[in-house]
Amino acid sequence: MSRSATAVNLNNIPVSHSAILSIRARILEAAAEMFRSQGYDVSMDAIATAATVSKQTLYNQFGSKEDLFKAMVADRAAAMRAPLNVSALERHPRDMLADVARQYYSHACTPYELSYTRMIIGASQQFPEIGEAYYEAGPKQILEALTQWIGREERIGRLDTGGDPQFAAEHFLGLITARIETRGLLGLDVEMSPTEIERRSRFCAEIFMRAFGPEGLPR
Amino acid sequence: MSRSATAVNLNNIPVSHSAILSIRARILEAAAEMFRSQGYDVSMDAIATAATVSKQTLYNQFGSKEDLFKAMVADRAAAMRAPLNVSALERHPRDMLADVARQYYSHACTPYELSYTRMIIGASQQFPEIGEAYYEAGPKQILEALTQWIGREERIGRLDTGGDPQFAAEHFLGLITARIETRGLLGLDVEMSPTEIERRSRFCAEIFMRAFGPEGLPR
DNA sequence: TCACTTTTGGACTGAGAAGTCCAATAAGCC
DNA sequence: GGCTTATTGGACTTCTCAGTCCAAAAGTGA
Repeated sequence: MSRSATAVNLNNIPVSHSAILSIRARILEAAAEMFRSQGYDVSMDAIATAATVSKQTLYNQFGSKEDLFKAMVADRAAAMRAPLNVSALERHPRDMLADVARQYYSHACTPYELSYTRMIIGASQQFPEIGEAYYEAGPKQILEALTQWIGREERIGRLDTGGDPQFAAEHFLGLITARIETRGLLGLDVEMSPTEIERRSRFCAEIFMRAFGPEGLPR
Repeated sequence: MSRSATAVNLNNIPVSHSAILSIRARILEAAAEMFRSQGYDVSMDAIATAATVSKQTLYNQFGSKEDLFKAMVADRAAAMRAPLNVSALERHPRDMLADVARQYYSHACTPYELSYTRMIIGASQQFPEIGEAYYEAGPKQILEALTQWIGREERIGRLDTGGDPQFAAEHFLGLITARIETRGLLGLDVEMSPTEIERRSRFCAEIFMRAFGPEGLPR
């Protein structure tokens, strides 16, 4: 909706934080930061100030606070892609899985990412469709990428999920989040040393192989 | 703080929903429901109405909205106990674990419980100590109860976590939540058929036994 | 019965915030 | 340059809501 012709941004020249961005982009960026750090309750004045833009421009471009919020979420959703390099078929499943875990621990599990998710969860009470949109753009993408990869490995005979690769993918993701997400969402510290990350990543991969390796569990 | 002498409630006679409860109890109950279903943004007027009490009484009893909210969380926290019957030592670990999973799926994973957690997560942005208090009273209790049980089983020789029962407990809990919590918190449907609950519970228990059974993984 | 405390309802204050209006200014385009 | 459209700032309206005030009514205890 309303992706107007204003958003040109022809300049792909590397540009220092918030310089010649189009007005819409600048607003969306500032809105993301303000909503993330202060929740849906930030005032439009605060967002306007953060975007170094007048309040009227906010309304010219997005119509209302709710619309701005949704546009911001949609914008960020478009930027999220499954950070899963599924092309590396030659790697052993165990290594691939450990890598997925490592990626989770060092990206999705970051205070910044967590505070964004926390904000979305809070807002999904008020705007249920936001929760759904976020799920589709984030967690679901990762789940599906992983599911596909597992499916492929199963066809090759290197994994055996009994024909339910998504079931396997869900449990692997559950295993790596292992309550860390819950704690992070509640604002508790979730820092992990590189050693700890390595230990957990390897462990999760090993567990998964035991459960879904070629001669895994009977199901 | 401020557990005043007003909260008597000598009547343990079974009483239909919201009858002769002490005023404080009635307010706390209504506040819990309103905060849960509408978030911290509910108006004090709405809470007063829901508690069939005048707004002034709210302020007489709790001083401010923030204090009422915190009192409500503390009240609910006191009511939460680890729903883990750890006394059943004679049962096989596999059965015990499956039962923990079943309990999770049929209690913690309920739309009602999830919406309360969702609200807490949202509020923890504004009041970080609330997130912590909730964690201590809820998830941490369960984690610790499970950790203790695992520790005991390890001493008996029926489990082997390599001396880190909490690590094992965390992963088991991660395994059973398996992304269901994430979806639920975002407001998506998480209904499961009894068959599905049974399948998942058994599966998680089996995985755990493979990982931490007497001749489990090398660590 | 009498004094004391609490509740009640309803009006009221003050602050903060969404959204609007408008005249002046700047930017983009032919 | 000149036309058009967008941005600016800042005042303004309207509304919601936390918290207060107060006089009347209801409990409560001895």
